[in-house]
Amino acid sequence: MLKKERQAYILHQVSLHNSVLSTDLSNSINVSEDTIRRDLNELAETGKVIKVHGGALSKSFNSFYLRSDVYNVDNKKIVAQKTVSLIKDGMFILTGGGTTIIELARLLPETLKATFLTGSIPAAYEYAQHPNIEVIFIGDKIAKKSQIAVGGEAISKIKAIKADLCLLGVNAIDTAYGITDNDWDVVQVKKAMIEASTQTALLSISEKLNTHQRIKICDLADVDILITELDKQDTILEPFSKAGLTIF
Amino acid sequence: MLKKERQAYILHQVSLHNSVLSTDLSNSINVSEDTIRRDLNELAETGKVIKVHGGALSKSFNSFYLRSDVYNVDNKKIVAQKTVSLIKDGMFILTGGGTTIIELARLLPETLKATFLTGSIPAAYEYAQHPNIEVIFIGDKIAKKSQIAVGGEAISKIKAIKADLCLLGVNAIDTAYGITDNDWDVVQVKKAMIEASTQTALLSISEKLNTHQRIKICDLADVDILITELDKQDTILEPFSKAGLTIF
DNA sequence: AAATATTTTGCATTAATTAGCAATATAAAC
DNA sequence: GTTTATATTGCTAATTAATGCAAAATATTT
Repeated sequence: MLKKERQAYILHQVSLHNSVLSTDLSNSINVSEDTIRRDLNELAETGKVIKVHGGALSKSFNSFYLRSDVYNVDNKKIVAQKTVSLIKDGMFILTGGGTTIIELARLLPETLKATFLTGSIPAAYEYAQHPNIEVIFIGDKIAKKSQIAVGGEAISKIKAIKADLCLLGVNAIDTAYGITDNDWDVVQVKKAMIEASTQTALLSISEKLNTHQRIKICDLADVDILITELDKQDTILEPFSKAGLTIF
Repeated sequence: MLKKERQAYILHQVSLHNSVLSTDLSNSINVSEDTIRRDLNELAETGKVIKVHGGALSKSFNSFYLRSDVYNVDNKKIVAQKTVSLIKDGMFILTGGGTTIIELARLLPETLKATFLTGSIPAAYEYAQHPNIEVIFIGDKIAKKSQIAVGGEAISKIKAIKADLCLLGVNAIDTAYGITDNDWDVVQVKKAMIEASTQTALLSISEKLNTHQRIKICDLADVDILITELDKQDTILEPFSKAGLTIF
């Protein structure tokens, strides 16, 4: 096998699998690892692959490795924009925290007159920027990680509310596992919020679909609406639709 | 799995869920926690995530507030710095909002272990940045102007507290008029805070001395400590000292 | 203050890289 | 078609990187 052939093969493998191991290549084309390494170095020098310890990575790998501040902002903005249409004047809306909710808060129209109830510091801050929105903060001990109020006080306060709509950014949602999260205190609060609202809408970028975490918030049946950046018809959403969720 | 791939995966997870636990990552990709920790450290070094005990947080999540231009910051910082010395480990401290309080929050030592109770969104946010400080948010309707919770709920919550120290940024203080402010709702909250604390310290840049506004919070006799950027001996402070205030 | 959990540190093990050298193959020159 | 120069490949040994383990030190929780 000629050197060029070999390198072409390597390149092909890289683009196919996004990453290759020197040992694997060495085995599959019966040349020493040294040779592979030399090839990979050459390909790296001419910018065709990214050489790493043990093998190489596809160049396109880089684009998702080096990434800007808020992950997937664009998709989150789409989700937020869709959500805006659910909100009507005069509504009482319970919301969580999370980056998608923050995006939503920023997208709310100036003219909207509604009451937002939240235990999230960043969310409350954003809501408070709007001239016609009334903000009620549900206080208690602040959980550092998530910057939201957690604890019995917050929960009993939430239970005393009857909101028209609950908006929650989800961490993980799955048809089998339901809606899950990874912080016990936060889960308690989210549970209470869902119960305290006549309707609950989940805001989630599609990547979080079909993933799960350790602590369960509720079943899919306990919520009403799922908002993702995907088209309503997307096949990924089918199982959720079948589970009874209204898709936006 | 190559090291970079793994780190990319970690980054992905962090972005997706805002936080990750070392144990979870270790399980899901079958490497030792040591390795995960080393990865997280590397990612933290290059500023991609924030490393915390037990895992890591998304970098984007926390940065909502931009430091804007604050009037007379330097003097406010002096006031804040003086105030820090009043705060001891284990204290329960009720605080208001205001730019001086924010400066104080930023100057608090990392090692301080205390509980801060506040109804101010920006103050709560700052307190929450400190690893050893417990933050209790006193929730209610958020007053837009001042970003603090006001209303009956907040006040009755405050009344249920007995704090060691109340820290208030003052708007106007005068030997004749006492302590005054210009927002009725905020005044109610401040009143309640003073009553709920065994000691009250006022934080004020000297410009605000000998000025008054329309709504009275309390008399000088009802508070204990006055902290300004001036020297303790300054003649401007004499009347306040005579009125029974301890000067810092 | 005791009990747990997490992090740090130093060390051992394995895998991967480098560098120099010899063997072989390829290309160019005669 | 030889011969000479150049490139390529594989091998060895020395070096460096990555990972896991265990004990000690810190944090965190109860």
